[in-house]
Amino acid sequence: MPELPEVETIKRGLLPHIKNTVIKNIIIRQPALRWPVPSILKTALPNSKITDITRRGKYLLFKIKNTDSNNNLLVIHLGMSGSLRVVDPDIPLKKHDHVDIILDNNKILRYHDPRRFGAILWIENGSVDNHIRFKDLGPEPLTDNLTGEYLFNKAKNKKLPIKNFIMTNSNVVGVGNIYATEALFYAKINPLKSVDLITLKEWNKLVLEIKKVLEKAIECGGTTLKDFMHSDGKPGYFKQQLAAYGRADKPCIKCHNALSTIRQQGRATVYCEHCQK
DNA sequence: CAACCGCCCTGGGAGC
DNA sequence: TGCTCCCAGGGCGGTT
Repeated sequence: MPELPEVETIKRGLLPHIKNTVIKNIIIRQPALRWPVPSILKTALPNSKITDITRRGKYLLFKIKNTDSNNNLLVIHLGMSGSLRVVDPDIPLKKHDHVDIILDNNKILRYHDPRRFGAILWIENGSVDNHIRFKDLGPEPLTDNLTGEYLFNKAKNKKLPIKNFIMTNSNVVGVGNIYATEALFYAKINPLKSVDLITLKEWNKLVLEIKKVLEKAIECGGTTLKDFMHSDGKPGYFKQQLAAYGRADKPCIKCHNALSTIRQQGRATVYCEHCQK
């Protein structure tokens, strides 16, 4: 399940294989992802050049340049189980290989997604900022736009558990269940605590821990879970470093009491009742 | 409006 | 061995 560090890792892994290649063709075998894969891609993409890949939250943005317009974006979200691989043409298709983007360097950018929670979007001659999927997104966590003060102000007069708050995209992007769980553990904040009770000092600490845990995961090449592989097929190495996520009933690494599990908005939350207040 | 909840989807693991 | 049930969970859309 790619979260922000995995998406960033995929972006970095893809760039050297993809940048400045020309798309020869696109094959859409299964258009039914979260939203239908736009069929216009079949005419829009061929003979266009991929000039760059950037990221907004968990969305990968492929800059596409053709003769008519310089500002097209191919947007790919990997959802829960999506992956992108750069493969040779003789690599046999696997089940759930839904889309192939055939490049002029004799490689294929292959989209694979068993659960089909991912999405492929097309933004023609425009930027992401005004797009319906992007205009309400909160700041990027690894930039100076995310500060404790920003979250403190954003949370004023709201009443909801802090974990739900930091996992909401309009507050801050890219903090999914794994890293929300980890950051709250390191910040020693109880995931159930309502945001209106969090002090500015606690917000500052939490923001610091969010940035630290995301940066560390990127350094490690993303967390390896069932569905995540690097774009070159090698797994990441972060999972063994998780302190709370996936460690229900195991001893807290700080106080050695057993970690607790609860469910919040249908997601598992693991935390230490002793350390997280 | 804020907050909440159900739903989309498939594979894998547990239990019987 | 095969069946059923549950879980993974981001993000949307409907309801309270």
